[in-house]
Amino acid sequence: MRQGCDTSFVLRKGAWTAEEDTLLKKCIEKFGEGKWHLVPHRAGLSRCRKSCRLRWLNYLRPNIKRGDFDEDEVDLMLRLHKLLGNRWSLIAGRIPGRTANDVKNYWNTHLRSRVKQQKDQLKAGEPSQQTMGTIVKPQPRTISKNLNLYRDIIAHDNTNFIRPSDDGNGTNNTPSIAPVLVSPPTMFNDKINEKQVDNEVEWSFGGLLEEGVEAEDGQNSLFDFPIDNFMWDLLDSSHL
DNA sequence: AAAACCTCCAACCGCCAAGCG
DNA sequence: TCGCTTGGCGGTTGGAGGTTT
Repeated sequence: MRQGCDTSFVLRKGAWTAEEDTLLKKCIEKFGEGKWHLVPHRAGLSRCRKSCRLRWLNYLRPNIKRGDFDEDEVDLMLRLHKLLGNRWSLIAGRIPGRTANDVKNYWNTHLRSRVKQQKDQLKAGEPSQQTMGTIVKPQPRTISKNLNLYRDIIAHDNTNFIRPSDDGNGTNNTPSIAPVLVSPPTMFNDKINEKQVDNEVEWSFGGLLEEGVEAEDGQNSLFDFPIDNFMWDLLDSSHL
């Protein structure tokens, strides 16, 4: 079985040149993403499929946000990591414009030591700010599919985020926070039980606890996650 | 000025799961 | 059911650039 890159002929490794980037970009623009095994041949590149895919996903793809993470992004990353552990692709899927590699690198270089320090403090009996978040109790929620808030959900890879919708009169129908997470139905997309009744759709949470998935800090709680507060506030403020 | 050390991030590696014949 | 291919993921590494001595 061939698992890694095919080494039966000479493949280029290391840093990508501008010329290679151009070739890859043109290829993806022409044929679309996917079928990565065909990409090196189509693009005329001496790179393996994985290398092409990674280069596209981490660097060439449109809408990739570069530069420092801002405070909100870091905060969100910390919360998501607390919940999901090292599932970088899931975390990145919740931070628009950031790739899993970006998130992983940022975590490893900036946050890992910080979090470790906080844990040590916690063990020593000093409550850190990070652990003072409000525990959100699980509540079944019913959200109308007619809700304007969901009207403009756009797909961004695995990320669903919304942008302000326009009613045609130039009026913004959504709260003035955009792009914004609409994570309740999507964040744990395989863990959410969705029940549709007429135009209402009811989500209930459940999978994580039963399946024994633990937050990295060992707290087996899906709801120790203040971002939900924010999301529910957002939904409540949209005149349900 | 230059050597040593450190930081950061792009890229690679190996593994796993899904899909398919 | 089995074996192979492919896509995708997280962990790790190499090296460029920056900082310190």
